[in-house]
Amino acid sequence: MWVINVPSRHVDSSDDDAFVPDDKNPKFDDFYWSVMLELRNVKESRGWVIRNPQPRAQLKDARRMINRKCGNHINIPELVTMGIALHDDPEPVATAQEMEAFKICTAPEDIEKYLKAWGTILHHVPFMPALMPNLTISPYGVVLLGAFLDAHARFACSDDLGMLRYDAMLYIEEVRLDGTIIRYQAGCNKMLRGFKDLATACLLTPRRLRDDFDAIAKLFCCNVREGTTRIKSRDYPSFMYPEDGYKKGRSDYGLCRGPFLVRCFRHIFTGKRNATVSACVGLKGGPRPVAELNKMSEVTPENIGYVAVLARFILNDQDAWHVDDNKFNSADFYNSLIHLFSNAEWCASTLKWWNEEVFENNGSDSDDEDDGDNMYMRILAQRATREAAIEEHRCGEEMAQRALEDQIHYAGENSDEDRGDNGTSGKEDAWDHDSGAEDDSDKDMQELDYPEDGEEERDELDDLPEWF
DNA sequence: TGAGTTCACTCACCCGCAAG
DNA sequence: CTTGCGGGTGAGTGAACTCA
Repeated sequence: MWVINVPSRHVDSSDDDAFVPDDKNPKFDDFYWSVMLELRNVKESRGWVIRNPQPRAQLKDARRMINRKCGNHINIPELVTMGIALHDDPEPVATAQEMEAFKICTAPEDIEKYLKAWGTILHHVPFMPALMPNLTISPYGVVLLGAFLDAHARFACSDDLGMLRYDAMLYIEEVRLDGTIIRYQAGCNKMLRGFKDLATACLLTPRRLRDDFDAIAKLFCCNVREGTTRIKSRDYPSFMYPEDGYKKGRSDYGLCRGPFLVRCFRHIFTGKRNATVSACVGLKGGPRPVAELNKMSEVTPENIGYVAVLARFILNDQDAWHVDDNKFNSADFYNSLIHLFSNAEWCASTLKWWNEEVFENNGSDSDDEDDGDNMYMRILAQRATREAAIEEHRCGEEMAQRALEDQIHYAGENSDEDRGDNGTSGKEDAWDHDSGAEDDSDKDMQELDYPEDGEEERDELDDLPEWF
């Protein structure tokens, strides 16, 4: 049993850094004082200098960015516990797997995800390493820190969802089907979205099933509502693709480049006013948006995954947020999407496109900028490709085993549709793509390039020596 | 004409409340 | 207790305005 020794709130007023009560934040006053005193204790005992902004603000900022940078399925108290326990551990993954406390999170990729999230906290809270000696011997401090950070998760989630809830509906484009025009009509009533509204249904329909939707949209919606047509977490919806940017034999072509997704991304990261126009156009006052505040200059797969999960929730008719609503598991959706980025070529192509779309960061503004066409870059790219191929091969058997388990799991619900064009729905697709499986669809995929900039890389792959 | 001030706009952040 | 909603607040920014 822990002996919780709550520190006294008395602060010597003679101290230059005496704490000031936060009258505007009474609800978290206990957290505030306790965390501040924890910081103070460390500061006093080790002479650590805490620079502006104040620790409280740094911690809150860090927490708000965890979701945006690492996805919205992080258990914060668990993250804090793990981060502190594994801090400075030379082999954190192995250690975590051996620890009883982390039994529920033993997969290396899960542990690495948490360690990455912890890295985000360390990045935003420079004084955090100085807390480690204290926190490693203070269970109370760990619980407090976790609770404090977790409390602000509600605000972050609520704000981002609230921002998109109505404004995102303005980003839905009209779709013409055989002369009829589909427009968003559900208005402000979220309960009427999803497959009750043709416009949101069009965006939510798995891209591989769009032909069915386009044929008789109302019947398709009816089938989804009645459960005749099932939509799974790894069936990437149409809003993830450009309207005319999908190739049946190459399901990752155009994936993550849907205009609705981009606008939602811009809305959250570069501000509402930049959602439909390029950043820096027509700026008129206002504070800096999230991307600027956090010095984001590049889009990451986690950013895209985070927005994709939010966008999907905004479009559906769910009244409340659930990670798993028995129909759609957002964590599975997110994780499968992030896993697709493990393909180095597709990842580079997609992120380059995103960086140009969001930050106009195409590296061509200056003559000094490297356009990537040099031996150094080629060697790096070739090495990365080889390492990725080796890694994917190593993972192949493990993934195949998982795919088999999934197949068994979905045995009762997977119908004939999955045996056909199911390019976007299962992890076996992504993994087969990466590992070079020998079915026809993958051969097609290897023969096609990604939008815009895949040509050169493909030629280089063709030129690889036999030992590769 | 240029410096200083005011205003409008935008956004991040926070919290009370209601519903489940 | 959790979650979403709506409103309030404070702050940063650029444009418009005022005045010496």
